[in-house]
Amino acid sequence: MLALERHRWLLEKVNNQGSVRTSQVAQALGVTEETVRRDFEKLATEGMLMRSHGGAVRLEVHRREAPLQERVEQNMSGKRRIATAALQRVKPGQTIYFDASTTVLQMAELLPEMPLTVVTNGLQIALALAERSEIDCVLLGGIVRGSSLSTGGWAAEKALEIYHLDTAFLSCRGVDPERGMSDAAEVHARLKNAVIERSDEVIVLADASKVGLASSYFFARPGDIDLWITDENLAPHVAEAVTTQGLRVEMACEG
Amino acid sequence: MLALERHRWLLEKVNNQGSVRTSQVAQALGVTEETVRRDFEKLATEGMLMRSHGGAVRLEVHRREAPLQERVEQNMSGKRRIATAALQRVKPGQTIYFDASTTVLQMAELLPEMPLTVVTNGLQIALALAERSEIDCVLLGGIVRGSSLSTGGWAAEKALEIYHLDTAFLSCRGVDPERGMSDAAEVHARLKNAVIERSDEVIVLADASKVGLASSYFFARPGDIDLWITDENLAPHVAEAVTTQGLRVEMACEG
DNA sequence: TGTATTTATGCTTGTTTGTGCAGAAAATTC
DNA sequence: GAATTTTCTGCACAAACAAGCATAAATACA
Repeated sequence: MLALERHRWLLEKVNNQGSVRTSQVAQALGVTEETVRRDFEKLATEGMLMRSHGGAVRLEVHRREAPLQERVEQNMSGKRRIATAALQRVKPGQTIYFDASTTVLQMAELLPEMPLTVVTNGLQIALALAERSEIDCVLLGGIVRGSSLSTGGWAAEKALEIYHLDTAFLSCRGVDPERGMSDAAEVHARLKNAVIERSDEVIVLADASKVGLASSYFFARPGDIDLWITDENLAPHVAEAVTTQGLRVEMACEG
Repeated sequence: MLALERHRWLLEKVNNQGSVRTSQVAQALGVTEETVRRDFEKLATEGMLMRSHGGAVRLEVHRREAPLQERVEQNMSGKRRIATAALQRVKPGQTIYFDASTTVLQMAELLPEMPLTVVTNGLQIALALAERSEIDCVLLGGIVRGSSLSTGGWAAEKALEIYHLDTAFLSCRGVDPERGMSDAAEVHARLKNAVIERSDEVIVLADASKVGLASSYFFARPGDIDLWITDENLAPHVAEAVTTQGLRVEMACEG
């Protein structure tokens, strides 16, 4: 396994489950702990994770203090632009789906007041929308996943059956021009798949850094998605490639 | 669990509920009190919290001003005593139900680490339990109610059908010695009723101030409940009255 | 193509860190 | 003021780490 692969695997793991231990990773990847430590060190200096004695933990974006300055900056660097662009697709009276991800959470927080029914599997999204008077928020039940603060599993898929969705806003872990969108966990992928089946329109929100990454579980081919909203860093040849696969691309630019 | 994770967990907890006790944390995280104390010390020198004999308290700056938060804080000691007493009824391996209320939320936060399946309709309870490694948390889906941050409605009742519950921990708005337990909203009352039907044991948590209050919707007669845990302010004649109705009463006292 | 150099990894050694235990000291409670 | 709880202190031990060195693969270069 190549170093870069290892780094990606590692980041994926740590972001997924919050923390990893050096020994655990070493065993899982079949390398020594020294190597893992060096990987940790590198990723830590790059600001991709945080070291701790015995392993590494993911960065806490959930900072309690100083939400203003820091968040605004972080948001402006892509996710917020994507979220803002996606908001244009929401029309009053619709029933829409929000999946559990930071980008979509942005969307929920920026959502203007209008009559809407929002179906979601994200606890934080539900919390963000709970107090909105004009918005009916429906949370899909199921097993709660701590890493993403979302629900999933059979119960969630089952609960979805009674809804018809006008538009679904989804995120993903990886975008591959040929194979489509993938996610790290089976439960997530399955639920997204079920959502796509019940939606008139499916919009994927994913910044350009997701391109080329392929997680374990593919939930949609490019043709299954109606629109992919990304940022201006998307390489032209990738845009072209997915377009020929029947997937429209929109780049969210400044302003 | 890595040290840094522990620190984060700890800060979250202390900022959330104002204070934590060393012994609680040690039990909840499965480490000794020495370790917790060292964590406290470290965080205190970093200016993240303030030490106190027996535990740690949050800095005043961290106060958040949500109306729900205030409700959480009011009558804290009484609620916490009730919650602590109720915790004695939880045994490893059980499937239990937590309804959405501040008293039960206390319980969830104080819950020691043990293998459990927790079914709930409370978003905050799900959030509190999401990161616990030994606890499987199942959130009932449905329409999200902003006032109580809970789910309810047909979907929630339907979702409940596949579970069998060993013990249900419920709260209520009003306790009437003759007519039983009542709640202010129909959806809540209906769900509680459904929970009672599927539980081997039903325990109600309600401080003495609830006595005499009668909200619009009754969900249980005194005989439907196995145990009512309340505080020491309960008038003796009330205790006697409900006992003759077949409802056992436990008063949670200091310690 | 052959050699030199860089890079990545593993191994060994000694060091540091984190954690638990036990007993003494301090604080709190009744 | 005695009893209980909490904290402090020193110590022990295992886990994790850092540093240096060796090796092999990849890369660069003549």
